[in-house]
Amino acid sequence: MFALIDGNNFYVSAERVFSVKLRNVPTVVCSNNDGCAVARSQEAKALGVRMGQPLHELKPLIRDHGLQVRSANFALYGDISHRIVEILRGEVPRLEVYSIDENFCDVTGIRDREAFARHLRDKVLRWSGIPSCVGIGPTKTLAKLANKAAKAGAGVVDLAEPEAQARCLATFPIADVWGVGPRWSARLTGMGIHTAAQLRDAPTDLVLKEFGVVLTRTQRELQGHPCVELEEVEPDRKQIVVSRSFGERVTDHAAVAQALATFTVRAAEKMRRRGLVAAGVGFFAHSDVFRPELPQHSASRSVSLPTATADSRLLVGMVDRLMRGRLKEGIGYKKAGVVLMDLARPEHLQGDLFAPAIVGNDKLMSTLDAINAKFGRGTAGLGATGWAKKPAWQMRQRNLSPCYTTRLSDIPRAMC
DNA sequence: TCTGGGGTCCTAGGACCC
DNA sequence: TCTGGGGTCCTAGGACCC
Repeated sequence: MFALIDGNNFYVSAERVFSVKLRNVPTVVCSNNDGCAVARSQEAKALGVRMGQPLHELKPLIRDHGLQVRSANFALYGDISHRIVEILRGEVPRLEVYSIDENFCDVTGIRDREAFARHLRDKVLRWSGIPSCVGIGPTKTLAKLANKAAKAGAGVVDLAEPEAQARCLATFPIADVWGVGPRWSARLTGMGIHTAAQLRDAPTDLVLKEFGVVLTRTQRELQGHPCVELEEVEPDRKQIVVSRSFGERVTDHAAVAQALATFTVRAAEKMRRRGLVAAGVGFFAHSDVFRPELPQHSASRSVSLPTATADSRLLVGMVDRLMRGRLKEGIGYKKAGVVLMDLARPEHLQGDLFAPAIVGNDKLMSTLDAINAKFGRGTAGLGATGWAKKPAWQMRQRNLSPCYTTRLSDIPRAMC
């Protein structure tokens, strides 16, 4: 039996833990670069703010309804997320961290599931300040569905029993089922399947023929047959991408190169933290797709490396060679990124018959990582990333809150 | 003027092998 | 007129998730 506990409007709730003036006030948190709304408080939803709505469309609401806007502060959200995981680990024997705001828990054998779910919510709220909802079901898909239903107000919904499932699925919109996206939702609706119950009861051979094994699995899960296990250990990443939209359009190729070097260093740090090495690397850079009247260009290239590496210097050098000569004059680049591919654990690497495997200078890289962990990101690094105070490509974060829980200088002070 | 970032899996088709 | 059977690997595209 699965329970899914999910933070309500998570990013907004995380901002509200420390910023009292945001409570009970319509609030949104933006994507990077302050582009669009990615989290909305109940009050903001009531004002009609849509998921992903561009920020510039929200100006009237900011002016007339006091809509509050915050830039995404992932250091804060990630830290609060870890705290919630630790709280839950103290309560359940098995747990899967599914996303920054969702955790699946094994609640098999618990007699009063609803009371236990209420206990989890209360404890998470008291210890972390984040309100949440709990959905319970015999499969992950049903637990997700129960969680969605719980958001309607009850806070906890238990779909362990078939009668409860039947009642809930009968009116549950197909578009809200986990694993059904906009495309499939439109096709299913066209076939007369509008609710979760109708998908559950559709002929399996039809679902298999039209949508493949993925949706067929979802159908089985809706029928109460578990097809997706609890994943207690996160599988190793296969690739790591670091990409950003720039704060403004950039025509200077040296500036794009600096941005790519910065992203490469970030990606390599993430990779080393996971104990992985890359056997391939790629980059891309696009002009501003939202300005079709401007000249457009998109550059990208990737290569396999002769030997896998986790050394930032080698990777920065590779990216620099890849991009050289691939950008066009007179193009304003708006977004770029770096991809580390074919990731593996170094102990699993295939050896090279003619050259010893060189995964890079471990001591140098671990010293670099240790310095940056102790004194803050960017304390020590590579010259190729540039040391300009404020590069043109830097993303906009006009309403960034302090890193209350992860930076000593940002710790809130209590005034007596 | 202003529009995010980071992932995974499945499938079909082509190239190639014996 | 007849023209096999069985397999792997890679890639691109399409779908999904948060």
